[in-house]
Amino acid sequence: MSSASVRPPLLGELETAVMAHLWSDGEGCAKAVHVALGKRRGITLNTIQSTLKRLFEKDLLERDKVSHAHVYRARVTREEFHRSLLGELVGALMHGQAEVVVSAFVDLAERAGPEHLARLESLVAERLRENKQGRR
Amino acid sequence: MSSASVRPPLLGELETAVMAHLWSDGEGCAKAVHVALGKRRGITLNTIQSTLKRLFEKDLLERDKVSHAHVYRARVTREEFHRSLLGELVGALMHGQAEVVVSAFVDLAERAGPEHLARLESLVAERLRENKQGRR
DNA sequence: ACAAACCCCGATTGACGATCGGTGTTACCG
DNA sequence: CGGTAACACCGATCGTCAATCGGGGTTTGT
Repeated sequence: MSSASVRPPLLGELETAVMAHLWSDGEGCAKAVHVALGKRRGITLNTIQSTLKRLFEKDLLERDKVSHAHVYRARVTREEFHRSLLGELVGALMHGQAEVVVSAFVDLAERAGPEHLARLESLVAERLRENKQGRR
Repeated sequence: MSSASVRPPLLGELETAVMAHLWSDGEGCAKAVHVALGKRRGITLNTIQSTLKRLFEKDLLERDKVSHAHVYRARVTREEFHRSLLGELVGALMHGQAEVVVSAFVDLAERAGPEHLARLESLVAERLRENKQGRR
């Protein structure tokens, strides 16, 4: 039956930019982030602050109070985040026909470049090998 | 740098249910869909109509005017839709580190069941073989 | 021509993200 | 020790989008 609504915790445009910045620079306070990407966008420091706070409330960022300012830093790595996004979507899709999802992914990998297909193969081979060993 | 905001065209709860129903039953008018899942939810025929229309405007459904009613049917298969959702997300993620995405997927496949891992292997092998042939 | 069966438009409500303004707080400087 | 700059937080607005209806207009069939 069914197939629940697919709604991974996607981020908005600014939120995504902020995360990208923190993943690159490691950490920063509202002002630093604002200088880095708020200026160019012509948005207020306040906007950046709100965004940082929302991200913090979503547990994507953590922060320390240094003096009277908050210094934010990603709580999960970009890899982990991507992994969970993918996991969420794939999980929802798998409820239906896993086959399709798998083959679709192979398609994507190939289209993204043959090197990814090769990489995919070696990773799979590795897993299969590990499985065989683990089972004995 | 960057990585645009990830915003695949996800569907709402009711929209998802309607698509699921049409993918199963093939086609149906507003009333039919309403009987099938509007009743249980205690929502009006109108709500179903609006949803069908929105889905139609998103090009997920097509329709024919039969007598004075519209008969809707999916324009893309469930597989194609899932494929595009996955493609959208993976595409956005790949801009960063494709490696991570690939390995994350292998993880997911494995966790979803060893048969999927095996299936993945055979699909990849097939692609690689075709590539080799196509290149000569 | 009439009534039932439909459709479309417009309005509302409830998330959310983006953006600010205004108002508290806190840290320092002189 | 009082004042100011630098921040943080709260609340409000705006735009988008899904979900829901009500009401008015149109087509069909008898």
